[in-house]
Amino acid sequence: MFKCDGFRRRRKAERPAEILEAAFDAFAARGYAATRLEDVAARAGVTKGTIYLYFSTKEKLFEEMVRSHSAGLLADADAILGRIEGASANRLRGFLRFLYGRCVTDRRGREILRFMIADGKSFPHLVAEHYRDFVLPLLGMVSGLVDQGVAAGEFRADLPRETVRVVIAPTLFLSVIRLIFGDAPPVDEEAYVDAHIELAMTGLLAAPT
Amino acid sequence: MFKCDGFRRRRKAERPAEILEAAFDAFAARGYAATRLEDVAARAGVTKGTIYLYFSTKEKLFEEMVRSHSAGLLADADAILGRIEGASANRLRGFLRFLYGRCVTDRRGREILRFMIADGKSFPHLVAEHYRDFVLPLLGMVSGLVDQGVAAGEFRADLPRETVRVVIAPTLFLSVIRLIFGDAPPVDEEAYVDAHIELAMTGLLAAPT
DNA sequence: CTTTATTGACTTTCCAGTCAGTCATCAATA
DNA sequence: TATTGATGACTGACTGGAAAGTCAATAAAG
Repeated sequence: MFKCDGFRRRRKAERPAEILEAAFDAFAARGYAATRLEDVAARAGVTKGTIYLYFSTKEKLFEEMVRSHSAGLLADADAILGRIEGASANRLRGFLRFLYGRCVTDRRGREILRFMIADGKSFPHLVAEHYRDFVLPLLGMVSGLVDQGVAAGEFRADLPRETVRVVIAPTLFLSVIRLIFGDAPPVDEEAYVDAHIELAMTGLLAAPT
Repeated sequence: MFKCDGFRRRRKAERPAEILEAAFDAFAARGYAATRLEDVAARAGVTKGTIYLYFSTKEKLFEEMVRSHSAGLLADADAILGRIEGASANRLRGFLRFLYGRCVTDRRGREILRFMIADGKSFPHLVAEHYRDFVLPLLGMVSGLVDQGVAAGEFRADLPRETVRVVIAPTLFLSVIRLIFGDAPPVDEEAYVDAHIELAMTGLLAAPT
């Protein structure tokens, strides 16, 4: 009655994830339209037919791939946020560094952004999901931090609307730079991150009275 | 001996520009790989064969299109810069607003960015050109402004390296938002621009002594 | 022997690139 | 002014190859 794990049965359980991983690499390397399913298959160590056992079309494969790879980008952001101690300025600093590590430097986060920019028009539902599940929660977290700082009198009380987006914008800049120039971007990334945090803090902090 | 300008002769002179314009629209709408040359031809009001009278391959057409559309993005930036009067803070403000108008809000500038992100890997030479002819000069101009402000004692003297990139990063953010969400982005753009300039200035200005 | 995950040859569709032919224009001639 | 022939911009049917999607056959596990 109980099925023992044989080789093929085990593969069957692992195949979808293997294919999704291969699909990520392939689509990231050449873009949706230019990627052949045979490329994906070869990367996954199977043949094209196998892909169609698990995914009905190229489009569905792409959608599933984006979903599986964008899930978890913000997974433990809340936890991280809870773990950073101290004043609001310090917590915001820590969270920006988390963002750089998780969503900018990490290849996965960057390539998701490329998919949104390059192929979002063909997958509007994916864009809407990404906005709902990633962008909005992220904005919420940073807004919370900033509001907290304002309430504590630590940040300026007269911050203009949309300040939060301006604060995180430079993280996206670095993502884009890496997308365009690859892993040897014409930017000193460490200095850039420092400059960003420094400038954001100076702009946010209340003038000493 | 002298050839008079007939209808077809006049078209011949205008064809390349017409085709490049159609190519911009087509490639911007669907991306390089997914665009058919017949789409381009239809948009230009000709047939596919005509395109090959002026451009040898799809790749060459794409390259020429990007070149012709990125030229002029910074054309009169120097002039603008010279025309903005006043203190460094005011000049920088003005230049940032120029950037938003010319390179972010303007569809042409945005789509060039999309080409770089989506298809730059297939056209590395184009990326290098764009960096040399657009990014570097732009950085130079802003660096000049900031240095001037520092020299005048108007801006902080201890600005970290890479500050200039951080200062213009939010403009790129807005470009990307428009690329992903189209012409109805989930951002109050006016408020965003104001917040950007406000925050950048607060971060740059020397503390009143 | 049965079940089923996997294969790879096959079909179909699509598109970059070609080229022999068309037709508008012009210039020469009547 | 009308005719004719040369020029060359433009066309669209065609070719070859590539890639999405299918399915009967295979072979591994039980």
